[in-house]
Parts: sequence; structure tokens; C-alpha cells
Amino acid sequence: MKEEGNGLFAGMEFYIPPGVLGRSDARAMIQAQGGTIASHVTGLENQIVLMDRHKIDHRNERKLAVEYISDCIKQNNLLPPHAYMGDGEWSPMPVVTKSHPKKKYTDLERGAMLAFVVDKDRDYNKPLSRKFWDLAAAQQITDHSSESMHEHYRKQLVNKIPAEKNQLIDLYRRSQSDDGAAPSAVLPIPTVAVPPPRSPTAVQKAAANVPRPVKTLSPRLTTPPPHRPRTTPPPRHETSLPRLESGLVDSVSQVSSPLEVPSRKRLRTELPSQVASTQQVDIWFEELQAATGVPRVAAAHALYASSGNPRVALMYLRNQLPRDCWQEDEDAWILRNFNDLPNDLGEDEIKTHIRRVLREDQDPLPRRQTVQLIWQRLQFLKY
DNA sequence: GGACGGGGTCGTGAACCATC
DNA sequence: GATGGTTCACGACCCCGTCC
Repeated sequence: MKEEGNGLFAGMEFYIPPGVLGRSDARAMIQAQGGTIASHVTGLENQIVLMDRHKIDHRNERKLAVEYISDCIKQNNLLPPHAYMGDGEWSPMPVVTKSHPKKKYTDLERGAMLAFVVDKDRDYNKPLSRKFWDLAAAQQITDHSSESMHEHYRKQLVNKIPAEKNQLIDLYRRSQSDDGAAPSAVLPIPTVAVPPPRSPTAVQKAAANVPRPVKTLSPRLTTPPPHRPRTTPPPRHETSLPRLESGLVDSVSQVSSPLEVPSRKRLRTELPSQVASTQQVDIWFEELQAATGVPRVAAAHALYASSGNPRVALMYLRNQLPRDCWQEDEDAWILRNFNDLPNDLGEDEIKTHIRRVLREDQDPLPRRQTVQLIWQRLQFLKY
């Protein structure tokens, strides 16, 4: 560890999971001392995770008890980490052990898996046999079992678009290199969603002409909701690309971009705040066409059905209709019930209205949907 | 028998909500 | 505004049925 710039923690990055006792105090102390707070675990060397002592299950210099911060400040010095690492000897609580802990895949592990596929001259767009992953497990490509890697690959990784896969591989390769600063040779992943044309007809017109988004979905979407909890990290779409480029990639729940399979949880707060550029839209069309072989018009239609989310559009084109990919009768239901709402209604009022309609159930929605998704779709349709 | 896909279980964490 | 409990969704892991 080194000290640079101003403050005890200058140049250092910490991640404090939600729920850690004294989290807010530690955050304040770190920031006051020039350190930075990461919103997600990166799995990279430059980040220290601060946890409750009794929850640290193994010794690791990058996983320390949260008291480390206050103690360093008391001593006005960066203390040796050893006394703050996981160890049953000093822990006031028994070390929690699990027979089969479920470890999250980090981006480095995803990159390692993909790099392994590439290194073995295999097509990373196609499923691979269990035997292949047996080999990967034997070579300890990750700490996960072969079956786990097999499942993760076929259910998650294989669905990523080539640009994302390349980015993960690139991240992994850079982490393996000493300097860690090799320039990325892969396509940047766009971080914004496309507000597509207003109707299918418009989509078809646009398909011949490449749809160009013209403005944000709504002013409300450009600012965080006022009721967002203090500890909620900033929307990932605001940070994903810079984080990738700086190597600070989220490992908890994957690289974030509109191109990934959208987490419904994430969608509840993370909405597009920018407009895609012409180049970005072109890239998406090319990606969709390359991945599925469909004509441009179909790609445009898929983008429309997916509210402008290219990754959902990809699933749509693969006949994997996710819940946030909308069908005609569902759009009709939304417009029938909510299109006449006053324009000055706020998000909360609209959602209250949506809840009431869902509760009354007089005009049931064809598919079960969350209030948040309906609200988002409404914003999209009204745009 | 191996590959593959579907689906179940369970741990985790974010979002939401009620209470103080 | 802070805190704690609840709900919900995701993903890791596992199992099983089907197909070749």
C-alpha cells in the first residue's frame, strides 16, 4: 500500500457492502482522507473490501474489517492489514463456513473463461460441452466447479454479444499483464439506450433509414429519484464504460451496459439518461444482425419491442421473450389504461395509478408485469 | 452415455416500506 | 432522516428428463 496525493487513503479504493456496521462513518472517513468508494466489488488488486469482522471467512489482504479505517485514522498511519484480515483466532464471532458457498462470478473470471475458450480455438458464441469445462476446471481457470462454469457459460456468457465478450477477455488479459494498462482493442460498449420510433410503422420506416434517437425519455429519467436510498450506488449506466476502461469493473453482477441482459432489479432505478449516437445505433444494428442474421427491419422491430434495449432485443430475436420485451396486446393495454393520464403527473402518482388498475383487475394485463416495468414502458410509449 | 435444456432450491442483495 | 424488516429478483448450484 502506498500513500499518494492528499490524505491517508489517497489513491486507494474501498468497497463497503451494504449492511456493514459503521458503513456510513467509514465512507465519510475514507473520502475525507482522499480515498474513493467503489459501488461494486471489482475483484481487482487495487480494491479493498471492508466488512464486519465476523463475516470475513478467510484471510485476504484485500478483505479487511471495517475498523481498519478508524484505527488508521486514530494512528494517523496506514496500519499493517494483518490484524484486520479474516482469522478465527481474533474474531469475536465464529467463522461462518458453508459447505457449498455460492461464489459470484467476477468479470475477471468471466474473462478468464472466455479467454480459455478462445485459446482453445473454440467459438465463444456456441455452447460447449461439459467435458470442455471439466478441462477448464482441471486447469483451475476459475475456482468454480466445471458444472458451475458450464451453467454460467451457457446461461449467461454465451448470450453476451461479441463486443462484451471481447471486453471481458481484454480485461482478463490486462489483469494478467504486469503493467495493466494495455490499450483495449475491443469495441467500446455503448452505455445508453435507444429511444426508438414511436410505432411499428415508424420502426419500419426507420429501419430503412436507421432510427435516430432525438432526446431523452423524460426529464425525470435524467436525475436520480429523490427517494433513492443514501447508500444506493449511482446508476451503473453512468459509470460502466469509464469503469471498464479503468479496470474498475463490477464483479458482483457483471459488466453493466444496456447491451447486457437487463436485470429487472437494476431496471427499477437505472434508466437511460442519454441518447445513443448514430455510431452507437449503427453498432447495435450490426451486432444484432451479426448475432442473429435477421434483416435490419427485424432488428429495428426488436429494438422497439425492447424499449430500445439492444440486449433485450437480442433475446427477442432469439425467441427468448423476456418480461421487459413488450408485445402488441400489452402495449395496447398500457395505452388503453394510462395514455390519458395528465402529463404533469409525477412518477409516483403514475405508479399509484398503475397499482390501482392492476389491483382492480377489471382489465387484466396479458402477462404479469411489475409496476416499474409498466411505468417504464409507458414512458417509452408516450415518448 | 453424453449433451443439452428446463426447472427447482437457496443464498444474496437491492428496493421498498413502515416505524421511530 | 435513519433504521430495520419485508419483498422481490437474480444467479449459483444442482437435479432430472429428453434427445441423439
